[in-house]
Amino acid sequence: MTRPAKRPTSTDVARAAGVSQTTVSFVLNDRPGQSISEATRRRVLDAAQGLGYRPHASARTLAAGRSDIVLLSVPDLPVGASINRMIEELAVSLAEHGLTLVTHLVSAHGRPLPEVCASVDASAVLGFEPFDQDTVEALRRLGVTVVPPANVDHSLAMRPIGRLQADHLISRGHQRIGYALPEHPGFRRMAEDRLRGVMDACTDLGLAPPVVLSTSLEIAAAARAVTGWMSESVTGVCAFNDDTAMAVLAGLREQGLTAPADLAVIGADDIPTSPLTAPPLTSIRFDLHEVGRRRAEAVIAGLSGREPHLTFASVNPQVVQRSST
Amino acid sequence: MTRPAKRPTSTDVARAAGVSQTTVSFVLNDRPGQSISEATRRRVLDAAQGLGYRPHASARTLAAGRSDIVLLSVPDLPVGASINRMIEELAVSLAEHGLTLVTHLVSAHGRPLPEVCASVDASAVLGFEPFDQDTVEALRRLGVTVVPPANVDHSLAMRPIGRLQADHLISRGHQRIGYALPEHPGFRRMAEDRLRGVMDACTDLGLAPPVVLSTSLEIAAAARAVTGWMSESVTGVCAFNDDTAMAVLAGLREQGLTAPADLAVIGADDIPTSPLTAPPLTSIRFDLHEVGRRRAEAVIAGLSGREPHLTFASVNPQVVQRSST
DNA sequence: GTGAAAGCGCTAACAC
DNA sequence: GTGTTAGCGCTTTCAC
Repeated sequence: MTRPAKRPTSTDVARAAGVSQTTVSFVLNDRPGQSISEATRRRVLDAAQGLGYRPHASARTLAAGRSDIVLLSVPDLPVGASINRMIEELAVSLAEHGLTLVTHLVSAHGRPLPEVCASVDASAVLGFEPFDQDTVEALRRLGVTVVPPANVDHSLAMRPIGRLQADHLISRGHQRIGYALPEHPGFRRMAEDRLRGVMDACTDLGLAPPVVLSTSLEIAAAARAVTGWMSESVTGVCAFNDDTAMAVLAGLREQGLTAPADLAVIGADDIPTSPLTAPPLTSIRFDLHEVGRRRAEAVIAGLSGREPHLTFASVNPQVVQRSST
Repeated sequence: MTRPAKRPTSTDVARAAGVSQTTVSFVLNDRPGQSISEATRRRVLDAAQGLGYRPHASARTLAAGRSDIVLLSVPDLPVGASINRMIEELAVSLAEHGLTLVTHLVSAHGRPLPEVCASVDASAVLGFEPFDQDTVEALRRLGVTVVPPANVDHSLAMRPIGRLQADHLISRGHQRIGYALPEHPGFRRMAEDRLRGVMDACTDLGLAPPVVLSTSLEIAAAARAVTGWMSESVTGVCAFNDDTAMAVLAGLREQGLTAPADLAVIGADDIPTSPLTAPPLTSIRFDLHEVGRRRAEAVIAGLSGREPHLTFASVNPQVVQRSST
């Protein structure tokens, strides 16, 4: 346990540098349109450095009228490492604009989002899925900028993933495609976005729409789905993600069947354990870097009152071919 | 995009309720030792409600001298869902004390922790592993309470997991135990904690110490480790976690061997996909609820200047028997 | 029982 | 070029 210590204030710095506190503020914030002599500048910077001065965030926020905190509300889902890439990119991009990203895990017993925003004095919030209307309203009243989420760009970013899954299967000769939808309600929206991609592919290539079956991660459930696809003469299935694909693989095994001979299976996300399944799982790899960067831009735009450019962020999806297809 | 709106202040509430702003503060904070008539109380509460009033966090922090923000620094590791359980519990426990938990992902290009703490004006920080001395020092100067981390209770919580893995293998007749250490440096510390548990078991039961081999998630690396164990006549291996165990299973398969006949394998964490491997993976399930609660207590203690009670948090580990052992 | 007044540490007009 | 001054919205001591 380490104890609090007394913190130097901007006035302390001013005293140490022999200038007024205002000057300190100007120098430290690099305020444009001010003319501070290089000498003064240095003295202030040195004094600050020497005292180990850090501006007091709350005081600054109070005075300036806006904080530099951006809150990201993350769903309590077993989201993979790729999400972390996006968060990282988002944090870095925001930091370049002087903003600090913190995340908050939404949980069943947790406090409502507006309350959390108020507690941290966030000036902007974003999430992975759209917030409901009441929440948005409450946030607006708090003066928080709500950055439009998933449905605008994340969603669009998901679709090419499904598209690529289907294209891959079709290019390998499969004519009757299945889709494995996860049962977990939290994945609903994302899954539908990806599914749309495979539907598009089927339509464009003149195939019948995919046979959509939902499954949990229980072997029995997956085995049932497998039976369903077989009876519809499906020969290749796109799974929402690699976890779901693993369930399908297990379901096949349970029935004494095997991939890709009896049913080809392709996952998505390319999680670290995908190469370890039996047979190794073909998957889609992509990166959310750009999505993070775009969302950061949207935050900046929102904060300065502009409408963000809703350009489409590419996730550069690509097939990682292994032996399950 | 939603725009900021004007926020009601405590003075607005005072005006609406026809009392002084001081009274509003007293009522809203339920200040002990004050005698506010029930009537006034109600009027204030109603007015606040009616205006949709929310105290301004920064102003409160500035005036009170301490914020109610607790920052959790989380490592950029593919940590599983069980970590989320702990975070959730931590957040809820802290909320009961009026504290708000936010997390920050530490990334390679990210800002240093003290800077982030300063930006959010955290009054306490915690992490999963001990912070280095410089960081602690910087944090102290900021007046942030540093809650002692992992090494104190998380570490102790990890050990029984390894213990149970070994006990399980030994109880099933294995006399020569192996340990699969992950190569990822971020897991080092936790892995060593778990390993200690298996060493204890071997010592206590009069066996030779485990044959420790490290492996990545590459099949080739895992296959090499398998060869290593076989050559040392190891018959059962405890893997650091389920991911690592999956690699070992794949390594076995690669060599045309199988679990548990040639080598029994037990994982840890019981991730959702563990039942889906071939053969289904025996694992250790536990819950970090109590760890979260304990850490919350440590935060409260630290914030009030007391040394925390370093009681041992049980994670109730238990074996989930499947066919890999 | 309730209110007046003095800050908390900082920003930003506006003087000099 | 640099300093004076007035708050930002809240807590808290002390007087009524």
